[in-house]
Amino acid sequence: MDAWTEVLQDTGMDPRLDRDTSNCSIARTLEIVGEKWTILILREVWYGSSRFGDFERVLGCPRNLLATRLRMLVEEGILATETYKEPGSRSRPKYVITAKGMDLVPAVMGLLEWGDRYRADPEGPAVLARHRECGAHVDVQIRCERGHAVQAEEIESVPGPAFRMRPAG
Amino acid sequence: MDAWTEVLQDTGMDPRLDRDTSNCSIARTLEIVGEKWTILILREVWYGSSRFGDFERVLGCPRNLLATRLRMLVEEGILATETYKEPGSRSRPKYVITAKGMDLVPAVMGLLEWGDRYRADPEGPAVLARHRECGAHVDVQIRCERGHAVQAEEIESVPGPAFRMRPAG
DNA sequence: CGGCTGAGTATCTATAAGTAAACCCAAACT
DNA sequence: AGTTTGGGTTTACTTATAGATACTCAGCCG
Repeated sequence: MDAWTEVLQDTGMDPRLDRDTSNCSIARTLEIVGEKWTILILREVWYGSSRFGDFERVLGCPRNLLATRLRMLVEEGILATETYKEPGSRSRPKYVITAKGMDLVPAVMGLLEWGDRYRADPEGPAVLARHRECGAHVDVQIRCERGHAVQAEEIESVPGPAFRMRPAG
Repeated sequence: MDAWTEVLQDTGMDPRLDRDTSNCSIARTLEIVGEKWTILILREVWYGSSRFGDFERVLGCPRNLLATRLRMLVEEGILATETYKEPGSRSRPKYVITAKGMDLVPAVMGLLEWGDRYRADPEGPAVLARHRECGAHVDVQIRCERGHAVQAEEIESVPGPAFRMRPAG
């Protein structure tokens, strides 16, 4: 019997199917970054864009959606606004990434690597990620606390402290 | 001068803003897993669900969307269909994950960890991931080829073999 | 034969996104 | 004073996606 099944073996419910999924961290992250354009905006921030016009030009995304997404990312603390001033122009806002935004890098690198592996052009990827200090290629890996590299098949998901069942009915 | 800038220093174009983003691996991955419900379906497959009714019950997602998503995931080779047979019932299809699907685990674990850090309930996460063999907690890390752990700030993105500029106009 | 079940389809409505264009604002420049 | 510029907002219209509900279909069972 696995860790899910032993949670509720006496009720008629199935913890896999009747658990409450509303506090799932994957779903909650997707509520923020799961809308169209959001991750692509962050990609451009990582690649060096910071201004409204930069995003519009490189993404080709509608201005109203871009404004909505940028406002949301700032409200969520993933981006922050600063000002910049070109000589001869007034101060204007720009968008910079926060530590909270940088913490999304592993997730997005996971998407990047999957696309590199399964959907790249014949020549290879359009962009390569490397370690600035040593120039070596970087990738995402799953590791356990003891430092072992872990294959996805070796991962076991178990109920955590906030695990709960769906209200019956 | 960085690797982006030296790509096209003589033209009037800016490689950051005028590059062709249509072969971006992040965007291409999102074309497949970026629609609502897709990643949540995969989550349930990892947690042990395999049948149409399982997904519907635990996700509460509309049946027509579920059917569309499952068909697409099978077409893309992320899931595969097998059959199961309950005693006294006819054979019915079930959905199992492929190696290509397992390769999405690092990306989704990245989303999970971000949600655990920034959007979890006060008690903690609803689900914990651990190494089946040793029971230790697992997480995603970025590493370079030489085995160094790499912080997101230490990553440099440079043009790859399929880098190209947008057709002018 | 008629009802039950799991796995879908079909249809309709509601919401979100895409497209295009006009408009606003403040500072700097002419 | 009038124009230009970057960074938006607003409006109007079209299309795509999401959601809710009803219906179908194939086999098993009595």
